[in-house]
Amino acid sequence: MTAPLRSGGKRRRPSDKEKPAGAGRASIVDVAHRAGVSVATVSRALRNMPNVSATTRDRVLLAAAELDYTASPLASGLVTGRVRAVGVVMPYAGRWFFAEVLRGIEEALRDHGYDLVLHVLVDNDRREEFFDSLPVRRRVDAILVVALPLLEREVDVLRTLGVPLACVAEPVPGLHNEQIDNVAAARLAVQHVVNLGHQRIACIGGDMRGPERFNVPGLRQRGYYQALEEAGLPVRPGWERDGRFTARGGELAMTALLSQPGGRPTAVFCQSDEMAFGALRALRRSGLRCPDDVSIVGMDDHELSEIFDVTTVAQPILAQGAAAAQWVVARLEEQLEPKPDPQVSEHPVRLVLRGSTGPGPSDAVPGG
Amino acid sequence: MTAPLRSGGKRRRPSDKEKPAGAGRASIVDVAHRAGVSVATVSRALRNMPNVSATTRDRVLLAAAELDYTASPLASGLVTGRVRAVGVVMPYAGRWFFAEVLRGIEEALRDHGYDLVLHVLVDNDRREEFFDSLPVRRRVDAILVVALPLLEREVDVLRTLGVPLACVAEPVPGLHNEQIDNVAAARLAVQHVVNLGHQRIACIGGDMRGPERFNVPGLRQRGYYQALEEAGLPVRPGWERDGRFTARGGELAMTALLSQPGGRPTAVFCQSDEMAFGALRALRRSGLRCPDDVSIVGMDDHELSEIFDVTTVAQPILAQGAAAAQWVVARLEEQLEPKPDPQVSEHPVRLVLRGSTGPGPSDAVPGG
DNA sequence: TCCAGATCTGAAATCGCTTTCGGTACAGGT
DNA sequence: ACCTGTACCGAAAGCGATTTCAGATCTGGA
Repeated sequence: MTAPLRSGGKRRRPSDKEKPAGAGRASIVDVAHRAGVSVATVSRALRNMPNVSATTRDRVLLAAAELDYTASPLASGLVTGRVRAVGVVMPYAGRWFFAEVLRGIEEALRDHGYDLVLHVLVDNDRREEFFDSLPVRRRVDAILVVALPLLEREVDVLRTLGVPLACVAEPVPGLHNEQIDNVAAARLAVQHVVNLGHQRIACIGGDMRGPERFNVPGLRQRGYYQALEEAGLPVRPGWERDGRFTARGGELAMTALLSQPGGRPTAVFCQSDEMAFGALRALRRSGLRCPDDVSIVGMDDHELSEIFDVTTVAQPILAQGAAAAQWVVARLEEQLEPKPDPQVSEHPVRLVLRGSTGPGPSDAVPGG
Repeated sequence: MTAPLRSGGKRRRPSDKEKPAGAGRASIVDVAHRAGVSVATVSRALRNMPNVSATTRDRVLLAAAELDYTASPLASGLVTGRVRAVGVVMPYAGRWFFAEVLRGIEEALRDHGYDLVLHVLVDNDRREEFFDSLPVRRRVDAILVVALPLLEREVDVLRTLGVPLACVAEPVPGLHNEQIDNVAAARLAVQHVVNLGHQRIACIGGDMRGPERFNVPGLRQRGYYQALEEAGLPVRPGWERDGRFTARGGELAMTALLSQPGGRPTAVFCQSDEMAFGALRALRRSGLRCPDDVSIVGMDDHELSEIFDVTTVAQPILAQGAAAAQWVVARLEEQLEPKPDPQVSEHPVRLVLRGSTGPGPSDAVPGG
């Protein structure tokens, strides 16, 4: 019956006073001892608090440096209630977009001395587990929700933590939000091909029925509708396909689009560049050429979009992540908790013209 | 003179005993109180330690559940010296490969209840800062170094932390290592085009002079040499290009290769699929076709390689990350510190045949 | 019946820090 | 000379857990 006690055995200092053996082992009393002051003074001096004379401060700083001392974040966190870490919650981690947001967040947090602890809610099990057991409890000072549309119930759970919350790239009602205007961005993309003279414009989007219920696909779809309407073009059933926001899905969707009975579109708006890559491939497989036969416009400006020459609408991904991080940090540094800030801040997008879009069929331009 | 004291004002419980106001606010004494036992017993019961009667344990569990209690990781970390978190250090975060490794690590850690705190050492400044101030000190129980060849000096610094260390995808002498046999993998890729009858085989690799001094490019280059040598083929100067492991770099390298004076290669080994994508594009721009005019073989099996139909050598990226995580967790759960384990564990690779490679020029096969 | 041993349990020490509160020491004003 | 501030510093009380050590209770054997 091996009892599951993971004692580990405490290892106390062998002698009474010792030099910083393992480096990082020195505690505040060691520093106090060496500087000949009390621990209270050390604490004050090291944090640049007032009521410490310059000479004392210097002595403390010196002693701390000699001992290679750093305050244990656990100990100080225990008393202050702050841990200098923020949690990041996202549904995927391997995908380009998420990795990019993560990078923006990490840099911003690091700049302010905060740690980033990552939580990936890959599937529904993990998601439930996360909100049930709340592993972030007491481990982070704030939470950033990336591209994850939370249920009201889940938001409530997070709220009980009493820490600043912000979200990125997927609006969560009630939370501070860094995002783009997805409707306008999509409209911009579609308007572009409209302006090129296209009239038969399809759309490859994403799934909106899954348990995650992402909002972005719906928003971009709305932008697509708006652009068509503005141009007086019909929305043809069968010209909207689910590409699941993956390259493979885009390929399948495009293939389906091409073998459509009522004739194929001359332009396709893909709600993400990855899907545009797939679409491109489907085109090539069918012996069609881009943009001569079919134009393709994507969204997001994927790192490979330049290489594959796809016209797209770029959004500042790093900046959104960084902005969200900065927002929560600001909330933390000051003590304003909810503060009726602009709850949602929108970042600019821009059309990036590349080779995957070209003029529409000339016969379709009546008033040439 | 607004003093910089960020007091924050301690908020003590208004009444003496109260219900769990903010959820997660309950402490161990609250639970002890409710269960009518001592805190020591609560601690033991909650951690499934022996010497707690079944009835007592149940009472404690019930009380804890009612109070929605979770032990503060800070407090327990303070006394046990463990924080149930591991640090991950990597040079990039946005790139596919790194994101993928990260995902593998995150899942494995989460399975064992460990947090993952991310450190991205984007540039040399950050890198120095990291090793100088060691922000991971006392904040993690172990460290995973991903694709970052550490200097001996840096390894020494990490060693002072006294925590398990492991690395992934870039060998660091002395550390436990999860990786592939890069030489063999590269050789496999090159052998493939050799077997197809190619004799003029170029290589697009990576920079080995930068401050990072990655080993992987050198290893893959060696595999390239070995395969050529085996086949009795010459290594032609000018047929090795630096593609910086980016698509754009691959494109430039390929362009340079094509405008080579001594005639162009009939096959190109790209040390990463991203570079292969770039090479593909350069080919298309030059009006050449793949694989009819030039075959391209990549490495890593990028998520988009299937879409772009590039033949490649796949490596299990998630598995490497997960294995490294599991290794340190095992080290943590037992109390074996250094343990002369197999210091380096190699993961299998496999050739993935796709459309970017085809038979070499028939006139080059003498003994048809 | 009494005592050794096994089983539970609780009081208290401890981890490393922050923060309150009170106590010097020295300045300047009367 | 005395009093009042101000500036600085230290002792000690937490923060919320773990762990030791000793005490209490419950067995069963002599």
